[in-house]
Amino acid sequence: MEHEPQIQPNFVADTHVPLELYERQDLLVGQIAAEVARDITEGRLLPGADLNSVELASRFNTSRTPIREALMLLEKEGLVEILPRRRPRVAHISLAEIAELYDIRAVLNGFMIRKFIENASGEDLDEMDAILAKLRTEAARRDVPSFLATRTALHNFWVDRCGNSSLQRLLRSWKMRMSVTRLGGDVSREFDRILLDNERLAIACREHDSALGVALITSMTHFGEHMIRQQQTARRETGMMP
Amino acid sequence: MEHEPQIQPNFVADTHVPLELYERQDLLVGQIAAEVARDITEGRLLPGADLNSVELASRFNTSRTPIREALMLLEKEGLVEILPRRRPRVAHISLAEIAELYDIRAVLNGFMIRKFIENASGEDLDEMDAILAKLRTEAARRDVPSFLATRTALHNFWVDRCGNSSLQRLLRSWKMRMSVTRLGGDVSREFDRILLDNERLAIACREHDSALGVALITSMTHFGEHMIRQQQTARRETGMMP
DNA sequence: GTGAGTCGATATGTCGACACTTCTGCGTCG
DNA sequence: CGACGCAGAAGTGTCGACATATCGACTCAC
Repeated sequence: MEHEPQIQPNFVADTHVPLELYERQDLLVGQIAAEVARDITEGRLLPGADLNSVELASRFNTSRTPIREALMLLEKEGLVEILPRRRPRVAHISLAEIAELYDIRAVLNGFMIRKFIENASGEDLDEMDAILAKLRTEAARRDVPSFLATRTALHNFWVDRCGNSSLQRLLRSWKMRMSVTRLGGDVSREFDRILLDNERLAIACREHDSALGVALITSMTHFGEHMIRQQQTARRETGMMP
Repeated sequence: MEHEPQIQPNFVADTHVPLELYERQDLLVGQIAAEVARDITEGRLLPGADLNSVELASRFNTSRTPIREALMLLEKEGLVEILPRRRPRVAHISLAEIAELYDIRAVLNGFMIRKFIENASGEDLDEMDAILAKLRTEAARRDVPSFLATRTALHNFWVDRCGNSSLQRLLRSWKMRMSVTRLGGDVSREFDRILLDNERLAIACREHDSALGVALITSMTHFGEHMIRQQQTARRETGMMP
C-alpha cells in the first residue's frame, strides 16, 4: 500500500468528497469504505495501488469480511477495480474514459442547473448569493484552499437544491468517481476566470434564464476537462508517473 | 419470499435485463446477484419482498457470505434496500422517484442518441434498419413478446453504438433500476404508436438530424413515464397492491 | 542476459460459528 | 378490546479457518 501523496503544491484538487454516500456508518463496512474512499480521492492512494484485504484488515483491526464488502461498494462507485481472484487495486482511469465521464457530467450538470433555475425559491437564490459573496472575497484574498472549498460548496448547493434527489446522488457519485484522476487545475492562475464563470452562472439563475445557465455550466464542465487533458499530456511528456 | 407473479397478461414489461452487468460470473456473488436481479426485474420478487440472507443461502446452497455481497451490489444498483441490522428487501420506488428516474433517463437518452447520430457509420445505420424491419414485421403480426424484445434490442443497439461505454453502462443500470416498478404499457393498443416513434427516430438517425433525434427520444421516454403514471394511479384507485 | 518453469509465501473465496439485535407471537394489564 | 411487554425464534454483522489460486523470487536452459 503506497502512502505517498506526490501531488504538486499548486495543483489542488477541487473535490473534498462528501461521504454521506456511505450510509450504514455504524457498521464497519461504512466506515472502512468511507476511509478508503477518502484515501483515494485525496490522493493518498494512487491509481493502481494495492488494496489487498489482508493488509487492510490489519490496518483497520477487523477481519477481512467487512473489508471485502467495502471494496465491492467502492468498485461500484468506480474507485476500485476488482478482478476475480486477483488483488483489488485503486481504479486506473484512461484519458478516453475521463472524456466520457466529463461528457456525461456536462449533460447531467446542464439538466441539474435547469431544474434548479426552474424550482429555485427566493430564499434559495439569496443563499446562493451568500455563498457567491464568500467566493468573491476568497478570490480577492487569493486563499486557494478556502476558495476551492467554497467553489465546491456552491456547486453542491446547486446540486442539492435542484429538486431531484436521484440526480443529486448520481452527480455526487460521478464527481467522486472522476476525482481518482487526481488532477486539478492550477488555481492560482485561474481565480478570476473561475469566479467570473460562477458569477455569470449565478446571474443566469437569478434571471431564470435556464438556456443560458445550461450553456454556461456545460462549457464550465468541459473547460475542466480541457485543463485535465492538458495536464495529463504534460505529465506524460515530462515522464512523470501515470 | 414471495413467488407470485401477479402481473396482468397484457401489461408486459419491456425489460429483459441483460446481466453481463454482473461480472465475476465464475464467482458465487456474480451468479447470485444475477439470479436475484432477474427475479426482481422479471416480477417474481415484488417490491418489499423479504430477502433475508439465511433463506437465500439455503436456496442457493451456499453460506451467507456471498449472499450478503450480492445483495450489497444489488443495493448499489437500486434493486434492493438495506438498512443496518434489518432484513434486506426488494426496493420500493415511489411515484416521485419514478418521475426523477425518468427525467434523468430522458436526458441521458437524448445525449446517447446525439452521440449515436454523430458517430454512427453506414454499417451501423444498416444494422439499425435491419432491426427496425424486424420490429415492423412483428408489429404487423401483433406478436407482443417478440415485438417487445426487438424494441429493447433496437434501443440497446443505439446505446451500445453511441461510442461512450460509461454512458452505456449507466443507461443499462438505469433501465434495470426502473424495471422494479414492474409496470409496462398495454402494448396491444400501442403497437402502431411505438413502431411509428421508432421509425421516426431511425429516420432522424439516417438524416443525421441530432436535434430531431434528441427531441424524439426525449418525448418517447417521457411518454413511457406518462403511461406508467396512469397505470400506477389506476391501480391505486382500484385498490390493487402497490 | 532473457525467458520458461518451479516452489514457498501470500491472498482470495467461501464456510460455519458466535454474540448481539430485531422480529414475532402470546399473555398481561389497563 | 387494544396497547404494552416479554421471551423464544430468527436474522445480522463479524470473526477465524480452510482449500485453492495467484504472486514472486529463484533456478536453470538457451
